[in-house]
Amino acid sequence: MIDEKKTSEAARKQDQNYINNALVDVYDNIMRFEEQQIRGSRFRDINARELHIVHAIGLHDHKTTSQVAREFRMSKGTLTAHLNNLERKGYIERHRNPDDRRVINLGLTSKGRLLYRVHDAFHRRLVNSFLAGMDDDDRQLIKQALMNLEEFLDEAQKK
Amino acid sequence: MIDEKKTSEAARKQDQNYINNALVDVYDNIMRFEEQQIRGSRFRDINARELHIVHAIGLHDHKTTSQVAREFRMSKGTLTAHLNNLERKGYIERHRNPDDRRVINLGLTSKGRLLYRVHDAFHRRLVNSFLAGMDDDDRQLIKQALMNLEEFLDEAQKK
DNA sequence: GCCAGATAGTTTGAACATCAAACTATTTAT
DNA sequence: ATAAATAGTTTGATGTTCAAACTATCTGGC
Repeated sequence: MIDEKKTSEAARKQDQNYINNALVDVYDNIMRFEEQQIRGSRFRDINARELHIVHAIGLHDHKTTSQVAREFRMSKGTLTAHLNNLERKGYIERHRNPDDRRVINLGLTSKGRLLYRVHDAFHRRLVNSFLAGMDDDDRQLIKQALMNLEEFLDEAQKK
Repeated sequence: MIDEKKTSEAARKQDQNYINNALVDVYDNIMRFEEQQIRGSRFRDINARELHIVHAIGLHDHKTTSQVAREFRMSKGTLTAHLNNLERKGYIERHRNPDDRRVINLGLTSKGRLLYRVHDAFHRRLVNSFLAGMDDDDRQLIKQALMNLEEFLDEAQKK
């Protein structure tokens, strides 16, 4: 461990503490903000969960119910309930797959696609703010940090 | 917009995309991992929500019910329910405040303090992995990015 | 000191999310 | 042709959440 930096050990700890709290708060804040944005838009009848399901269904993927349920670590029954609501509100469509009539392929209606694009634009603004004033090297560093974190979680998950 | 970098526009977009997805996944993965860790420990009867309430109550803060509820953007009634469970399971204590007998000051039992420390250690490992191989300058950059994000969310929140 | 709000926390009743298990329709393998 | 497997839905139970009513206590003006 090299110790030539002028930053004190105490300051390092403080930074780590800040980063810790910020990491934990990030998602809550993003979720809260997403929900708030959507409440003030034409998509008043959507909550954060439903928004993310619409996002997961995506524009061109024709995903199945089981695929999306797995993605959200949610039982198939629970997803069915959400899909019923989203279908009733006019955001998604179910298409019975003609090659295997057990499976349902999911798609977005035009209203659903509009919501998708609004949400997508929001996330682009979010990431832009996150990376404000940074050059390519900086971006690589951020990316590396996130990759470290993912690897840590993946490794630990495997035990 | 300066354009002297050798990194192509496409690669930049790809990085931003990665960062976007990683940011969104981070919290879910952390939560899932926390829950999994706790399930495999002596604190089997705790879920992620309760863990975070124990963390918020903290070691020495004597917070009130209302303070903690506000922190979690949760109604007082909901928090009361969680506190009942946590008290029953032996993690927290309620202390009626003698100066103002309406207020309850919350504290952790020794079991609660133990859980707090286990969780705290987990988060330190997490942040260490996140910052693996980084020097002070790198850390400052990460901190700056997270501050950017917080500011963006705060500003936007105010509308 | 005494009453009218204000405040802290609890209780209650309803709505919703969630899961596991049973169920229906369909496909695959033997 | 039938048994087993699979995709999705339904069902019943449980848990989380909120808002509103409620209880106990405190504070400010008289």
